[in-house]
Amino acid sequence: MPSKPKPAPARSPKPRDATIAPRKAPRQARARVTVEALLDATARVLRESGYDGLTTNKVAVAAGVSVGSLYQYFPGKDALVIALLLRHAEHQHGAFQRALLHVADAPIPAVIDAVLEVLAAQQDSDPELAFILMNQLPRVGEMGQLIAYSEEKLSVPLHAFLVARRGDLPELDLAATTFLLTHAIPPLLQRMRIARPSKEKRRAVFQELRKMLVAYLTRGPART
Amino acid sequence: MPSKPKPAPARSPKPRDATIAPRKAPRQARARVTVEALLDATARVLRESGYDGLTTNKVAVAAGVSVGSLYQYFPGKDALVIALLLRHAEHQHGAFQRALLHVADAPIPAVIDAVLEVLAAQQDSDPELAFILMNQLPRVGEMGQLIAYSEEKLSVPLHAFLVARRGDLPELDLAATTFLLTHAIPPLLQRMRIARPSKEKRRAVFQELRKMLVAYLTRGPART
DNA sequence: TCAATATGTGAACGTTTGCTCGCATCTGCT
DNA sequence: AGCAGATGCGAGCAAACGTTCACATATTGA
Repeated sequence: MPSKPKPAPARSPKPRDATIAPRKAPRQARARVTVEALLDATARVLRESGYDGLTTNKVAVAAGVSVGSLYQYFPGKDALVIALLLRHAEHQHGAFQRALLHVADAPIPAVIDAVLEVLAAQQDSDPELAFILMNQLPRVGEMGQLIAYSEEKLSVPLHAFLVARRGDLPELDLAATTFLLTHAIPPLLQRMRIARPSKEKRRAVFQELRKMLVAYLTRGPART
Repeated sequence: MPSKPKPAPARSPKPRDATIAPRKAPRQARARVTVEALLDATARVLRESGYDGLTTNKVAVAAGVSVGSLYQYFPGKDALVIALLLRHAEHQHGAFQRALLHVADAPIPAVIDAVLEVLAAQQDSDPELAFILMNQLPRVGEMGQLIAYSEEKLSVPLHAFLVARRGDLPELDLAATTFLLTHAIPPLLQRMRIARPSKEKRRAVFQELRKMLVAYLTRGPART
């Protein structure tokens, strides 16, 4: 317990330029715990209050540490969000890539099933947070670029897969197909979780999505 | 010009509960002008600074009116945003519905072309604002529900169309198809505008999207 | 053992921002 | 013309927020 915290002058006005990079890395184990706690708390606060309701003090309290500690590792709230976003994206990206590798030689419909399953599972794991991270962050400045970058990462393994299986696909502009799939499907799944449809409707939508993808990605007679 | 603006006491603390409904309707013509100016200014500020950078004072200045006037018609910044969102949604919804009616009896691929064109044009008309309105607003509380509601509106005419043309479509769960299309395509188009791809890539993605929709919505041999 | 260093604390401050209120000005109506 | 109500004004307050700093405590390493 602090004995005499003494008034303290407090000088600085308001920089407000908010850098993004972590301030310093934790060296001791307890510091790593603190940093983890801060990220978890950030996630919790984001879920509960959205990006707008995120304040450094709230995060510190939620993490059970003091604001001072927070500022020791993160230069501001955006740095917290970015760190969380990167952690999240890393996870997603890894799982997706593994799933694709796992079905690298399976028939296309089986690939579609597998990939959809993985994506659905990801959405299920923490839908609110995922939604906030993907849709509620300000797309401006450094942060906007980072978000775009983290979204684009999904497209790398997908494009590689499509190129590798080109022979089993109809004639497609693979780059365009990659863009189409990576930018249409994740938002759809997000909305699905947010809308909280009944189990049946959920199943039905998945069914239709599967139909659509199979129709698109499977060789068939040319149509009008 | 006011003669003696007199210090003014200013009592109230900070309600901060921010209601959403407009405070009162303009009765005279100049008031309607003011309200319009406020909404336009809101759009401008949103485009320039994002939702986070939106402040009532900024909006008032941008609209060329005083904050006081703003608060006469809107109880807070969220009310401004909501009003703008509703105006926007109304627009989109109308254009979409008209487009569908216009091609009510055309062959499915022609319908797809027409609808895609309308959607693309909408995205083109004010991409930044559309993006902010759809993706950057806090999805919490009353506002979240309103956003969801305004998104859902697209699905009504689409579902009606699909039901009417059921005979020309493959076997589908039309409700699920509606959900699928209304929640996958608009976000895709939004990302497309944000990513600012080259003209060729843009065309290519549209081409692939069209292929996918035709393959999905057109009768064809059953596949795996 | 004990200094050097890493980590943790929280009160306080300067800004920003939402919002109101006492008035001034304008419009529509009779 | 003249008045009642509608509209417009904008300085200023209070709360909220980000951020810092002087200090306390824990850990490490020699």
